[in-house]
Amino acid sequence: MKELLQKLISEALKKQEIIKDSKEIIIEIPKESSNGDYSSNIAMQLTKEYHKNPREIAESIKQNISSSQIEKIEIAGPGFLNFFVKKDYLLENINIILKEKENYGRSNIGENKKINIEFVSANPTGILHLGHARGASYGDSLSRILSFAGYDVTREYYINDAGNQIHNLELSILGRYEEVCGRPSTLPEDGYHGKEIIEIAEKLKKEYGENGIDNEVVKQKGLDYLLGNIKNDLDNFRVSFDVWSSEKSIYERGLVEQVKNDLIKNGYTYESDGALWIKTTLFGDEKDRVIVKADGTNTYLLPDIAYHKDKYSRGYDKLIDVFGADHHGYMARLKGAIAMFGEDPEKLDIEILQMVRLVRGKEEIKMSKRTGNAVTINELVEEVGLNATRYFFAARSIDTQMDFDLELATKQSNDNPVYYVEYAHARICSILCDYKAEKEEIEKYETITSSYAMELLASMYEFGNIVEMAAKKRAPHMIVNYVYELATLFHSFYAHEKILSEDIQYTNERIHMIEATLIVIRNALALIGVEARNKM
RNA sequence: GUCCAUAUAGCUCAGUUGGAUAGAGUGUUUCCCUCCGAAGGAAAAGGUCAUGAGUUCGAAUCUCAUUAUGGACACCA
Repeated sequence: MKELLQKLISEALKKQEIIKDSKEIIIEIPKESSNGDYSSNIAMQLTKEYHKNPREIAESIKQNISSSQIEKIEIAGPGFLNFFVKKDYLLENINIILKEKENYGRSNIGENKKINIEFVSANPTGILHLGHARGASYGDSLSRILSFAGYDVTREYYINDAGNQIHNLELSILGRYEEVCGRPSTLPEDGYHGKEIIEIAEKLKKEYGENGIDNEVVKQKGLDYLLGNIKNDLDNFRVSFDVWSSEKSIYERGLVEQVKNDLIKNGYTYESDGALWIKTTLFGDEKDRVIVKADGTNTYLLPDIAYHKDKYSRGYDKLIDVFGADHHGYMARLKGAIAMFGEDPEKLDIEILQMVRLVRGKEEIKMSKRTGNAVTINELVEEVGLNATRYFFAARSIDTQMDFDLELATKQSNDNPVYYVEYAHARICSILCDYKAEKEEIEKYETITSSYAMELLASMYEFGNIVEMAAKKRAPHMIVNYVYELATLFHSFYAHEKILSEDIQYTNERIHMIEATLIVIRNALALIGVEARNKM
């Protein structure tokens, strides 16, 4: 419908020798229904260029538009063109939804472009906690949305299984192992103190006895155990990955050495104080960075550059990294390094997630892995419920820092918005269960006319646009807002209009309509990893 | 000090290519179960869109300054 109006306006303008690409004409849906079904501010925008009164321009556009689908056009306010359109297309859309089912709302704005999205990528040195849950939720929802919008999405997890922190993990496990075996602990001060480390130590004791274990074995067993945990937790959170990239394998394939040599060869490095530095200031970073420390070991940055070079070489049209807010300073140096190996840093988008604070009532719970008291993703789901947790994270724009109050989320679970949406879903399921008669095909809907029904149908019609917008803006919370509003419109419709009645045609049409509503609710919720219940 | 993000109703938040009277939920105050699930519906009240200037037909939205909050500024990751 929007496209049609754009075309009509564009043609009307052409008659006045104003050439405007129809895509540039903004058509929006007014908040007030008295302002029409669609409106355009094109006349006001043209005043700048053509120095005419906007109402005059609007009037001449109006005179030059005629279409069987348009009931009337009004000129309002400073020069808005308000279109009142025939509602048939909304009713026809019911059958389209019923036909397309779980594909309703799909779009091809992605044009099958290859897009890689890397998220979570938590170090395998502990258990996934709250902050990871937000990242997992965002990355997964975004992947689903982009995929639904027609992109060819690859979900990737980068495992930091080499370097300093893994050495630290090894020492931590050994420290706990000594404890478990009844000897004095050698757990380092800055080691990992989570209780999962003790579990690993106990497993090792069972498997290898008390007389010491080879360090390499300790490291590998620890990694396997922790990574297994992470995969399992993500799986339970309805989050999956296509590619698991390993830092260790980046080393093993020689990519790190290669990148280092290339950087040196191309003059992007220098030595100072015994360390090797990279000139990221050339590309706008605030200072140069160390890539090889004075003790000869690499910083995290070097293998990460190699990893990103590898990702670039795999031929994606777009790369997305999802970072926590605490990593934002990392952007400039990473992008600088990408420019150094001759790739376009603009191809990489970095989405920054603001922090989540966990509180229980008034007491803040620190999320540090080292204290061992972090609330894990599992505990969160156990307390709040999977659907509510996913919904809660997806509901908030990633730009806002949130307090996740466990007390509130659990105690007031009845007031949680996810229940409101699920309730709409369950109501429809319940009616469809009660409806015993055969469903008859409908060619033309005749009994559905109320404004409650029309508003609901208009919202259902909008779904595809919402998906496109959410994909473009990388904003899953737009889906949440949408589905909530859809639920509101359904509840309102439900309260005002009986669905099951003696009148066969009347009932049949409404059964089709609510079944279509059910599909849209499900499709929207699927995009944020929520599966609505059929019964409350 | 520098960089990033945020500041909207008592509280939690939407408001996304600048548009018409700034919206939900929650809380407060009222109605509505003879009826497909009241975990619902209808309504009232609640606003200096942090502050100040600028840009223009028009600003919560864009620009600049100021203030406040969170985060980052390692030869950690």
